[in-house]
Amino acid sequence: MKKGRQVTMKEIAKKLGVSVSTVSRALQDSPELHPETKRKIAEAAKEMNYRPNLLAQSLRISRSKTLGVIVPEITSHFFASCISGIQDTANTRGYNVMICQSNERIAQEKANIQTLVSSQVDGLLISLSRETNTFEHLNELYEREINFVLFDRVEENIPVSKVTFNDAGGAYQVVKHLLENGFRRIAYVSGPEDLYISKKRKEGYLRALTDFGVPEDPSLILISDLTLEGNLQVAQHVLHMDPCPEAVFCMIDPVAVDVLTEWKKSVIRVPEDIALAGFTDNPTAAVVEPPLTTVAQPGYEMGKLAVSHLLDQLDGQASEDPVSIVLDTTLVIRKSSQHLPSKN
Amino acid sequence: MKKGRQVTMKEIAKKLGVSVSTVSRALQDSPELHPETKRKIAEAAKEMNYRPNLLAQSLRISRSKTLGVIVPEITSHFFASCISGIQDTANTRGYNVMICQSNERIAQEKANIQTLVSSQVDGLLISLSRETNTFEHLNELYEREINFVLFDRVEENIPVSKVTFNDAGGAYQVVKHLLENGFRRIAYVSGPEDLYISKKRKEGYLRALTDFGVPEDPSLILISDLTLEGNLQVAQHVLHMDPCPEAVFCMIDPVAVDVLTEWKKSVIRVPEDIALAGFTDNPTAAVVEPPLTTVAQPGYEMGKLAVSHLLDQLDGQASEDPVSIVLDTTLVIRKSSQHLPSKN
DNA sequence: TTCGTAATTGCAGAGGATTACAATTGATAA
DNA sequence: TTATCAATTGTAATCCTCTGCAATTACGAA
Repeated sequence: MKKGRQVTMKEIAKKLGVSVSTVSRALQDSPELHPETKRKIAEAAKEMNYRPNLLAQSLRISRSKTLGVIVPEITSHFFASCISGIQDTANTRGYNVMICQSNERIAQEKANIQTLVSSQVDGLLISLSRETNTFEHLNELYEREINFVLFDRVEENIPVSKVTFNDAGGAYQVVKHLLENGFRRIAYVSGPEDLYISKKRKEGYLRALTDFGVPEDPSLILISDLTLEGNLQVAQHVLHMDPCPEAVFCMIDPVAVDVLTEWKKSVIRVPEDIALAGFTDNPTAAVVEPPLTTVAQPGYEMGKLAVSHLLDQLDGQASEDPVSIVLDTTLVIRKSSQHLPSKN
Repeated sequence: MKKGRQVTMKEIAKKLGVSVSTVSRALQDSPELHPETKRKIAEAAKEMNYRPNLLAQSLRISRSKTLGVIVPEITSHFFASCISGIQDTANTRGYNVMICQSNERIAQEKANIQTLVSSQVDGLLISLSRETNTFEHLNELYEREINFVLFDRVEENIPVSKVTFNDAGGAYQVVKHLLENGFRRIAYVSGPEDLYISKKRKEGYLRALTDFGVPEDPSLILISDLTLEGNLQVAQHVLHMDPCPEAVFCMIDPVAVDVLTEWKKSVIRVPEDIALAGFTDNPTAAVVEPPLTTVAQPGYEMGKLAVSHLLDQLDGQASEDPVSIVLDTTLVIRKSSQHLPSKN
C-alpha cells in the first residue's frame, strides 16, 4: 500500500481551466460566482472525489475546529461516558476531538497539553490527574489565553469555567439515606486527601452527620490510595475495628466493590452485618451481590455540558467570565444499604 | 479570554536578526549551522516559549503524525482498553490519535472515516460497527491507498491487515470446559448472525460439541439483538425451554449478566440449576454473583498490536502484504460454571 | 595577492486553502 | 459613442514551516 495522493483544488482548477480561487469560492458556494461555474466545479469535485485538506484550511483560517480532551484514564466507565458526550456534541457542532489520557500522572498531563496546543486545538477540556497538585501548567494555559474548561476533577483557584457534580450534595444524600435507615456509626473511606472529590464528598458526609446530630469520629474516616491493595487494607481494617461501623460509605464505587469482595471471604455480610454505599454508579455497582447503593453522576451529560460551554465560549456566545456549572447527582438505593434483619 | 497568539519562527528570526530558514534549521539541530547560532536560537525559542505549529509542519511534510481510530463505542470497557493500548503505543512512537465512535451505526462510521481522512491522518484503525454489512467505504479507502488496519470487528474480504482474537478458539475453550464439567445440553446465545464474532464463536461452539460427540441441536442456538430487552427475552425463553439446557454460553458478557440478573428473579439458580458462561471478561463478570466464567481477551494488547503493525506499515518496516494477527484468549473459570451439587 | 573550498546563512518556492483587491467583461445609461 | 457599473473571475498575499539552491564569508594554499 503506497501513500495515496489526495485531490486538491489545484487539480480541479486545472481540469476546468479556472483559477484555484474560483474553485475555492465555488466550493464555499460563494454568491458572487456564476451559478453555472459553481455547478461545473461542484460536479468535477464530486467526480474527482475531492476532500478538503483540513490541515491547510486550519492553517489558513487559524482555527482547527478541533478540541483537545484530557482525562485521567479512558478505561474508567465514567470518563468514557464523558468522552462520549463530548464527542457527540462536538461532532454535531462541527468539531473534532483529540483525546488523551494522563494515566493519572501530572507529567503525562503536561505532555498532553503541550501536544494538543501544538496541534492547534481551538480549546481544551481537562479533568485533572490524581497526581496533579501544582497548577503552573494550567496557569500558563490561562496566560497564553488558550480556552479551556475543567470538568469533574477541577482546581478551584484557576479562573476558568468548570463543570462539576455537586459532590458534597451527593455524599450528603447517601449519608443522609444511611442515617435515615438508622445507621449511626458510619465510616467514610476517602481517597488521597488532596483530591478534589475526596474533600468535597467528605464535606457532604460531615454535614449529614452534623444535621443528624451524630458527632464526628476521626477513627471512622479511612483513607485508601485507591489501588486494589489499598482498598483491601481498608476492608481488613474495618473488619478489625472495635466497635465495627454499622455502615461504610466509600468515595467511589470501585473501592466499595473491592471492599465487598474482600468481606465476602469473611463472615461479615452486607447489608445484614454492615451496610455499604459507593459513589459514581459504575456498571459494576448494579450487578454485585448485593447490589450497591450509590450516587449516580451522569458522565455523558457532564461531557455534553462541558463541551457546549467551551464551544459557546469559542463562538463568543458565552460570557468572558468563568462560570461554574454544578450538576446534580441522583441517589440510587439498592440492597447494600437496606438493613433487612432489623427492618423486616 | 481572547484568542492567544502563538510565537512563530518568524518572530524568533526577527528578534535575532536572522532568517526564518536559519531558525528552522536551528530548531532541527541541523549540522550545517554554526553552533553558536543554534545556541542563541534555542535560547530565544525557549525564552519566548516557542511551540512548533504542528498543522504547518504536517502540511509541509505531508505527514500529520496523527492516527485515526474508529470504535463502535467508547464506553465499552473492551474498546476503551483497546484505545488505551493504541494511545500509549502511538504516543511513545511520536503519534497522536484522534478517536471517533460510530455508535454502532454504519452512517456514522462512514462520516468518521471522511472526517479523519480530511484531517489527513496518516493511518486508520477501525473496528466495525454492528450495522456494517456493506463495505464500499472500506474498499474505497483501500483504493485510495490509505493505510488502515481492522481490529476485533473485522471483515475478512478486505485485503488489509487485521488483528483479531481467536474467537472460535476462545469459544471452543469455554464450551470444552463446560463439556468436561459434564454438561451436555449446552445452549449458545448469539448476537446478530452477520456479526463477525457471532459467526466465529458459533464455529468454536459447534466444533467443541462435535469433538465431544454431542449432536448439534438447532433449538439450542438462540439469538439476541444484544439490547437489554433482547437479552431478557432470551433469559425468559431459556426458562421455558423443555428440557431446559444444562448450560448456557453467551456470546458476550453483558448478555450473560442480563440473563443472570433475570434468572435471579426466578427460582433458577446458577450454577446449581444451570451453568452460565460469557465471553470478554468485562469488569462486571468478576463481581456478579456467582462470578462469571468467561473468556478473557486483552483489549490493551490488541490495541497495542494493531497500532504497532499500522505504524510499522507506515514506516515501511512491515511487509506490503496484509497480515492477519490472531491473539489468543484465556479461559477464566469462575463459579458460574462449577456444577457444585453433582460434583461435590 | 588570488583562487578554491568549506562553512554559514539567506532566498524563494512549496504544501493546500482563503480572501482582499485588481482586472476583465458585458451591458446599461447618458 | 463612451462613461459607468455590476457581475464574474483572476492575481497575489497569507497562514507557518521546510528545504534545495544560491550567495556570502572566511580561510588556507599556491
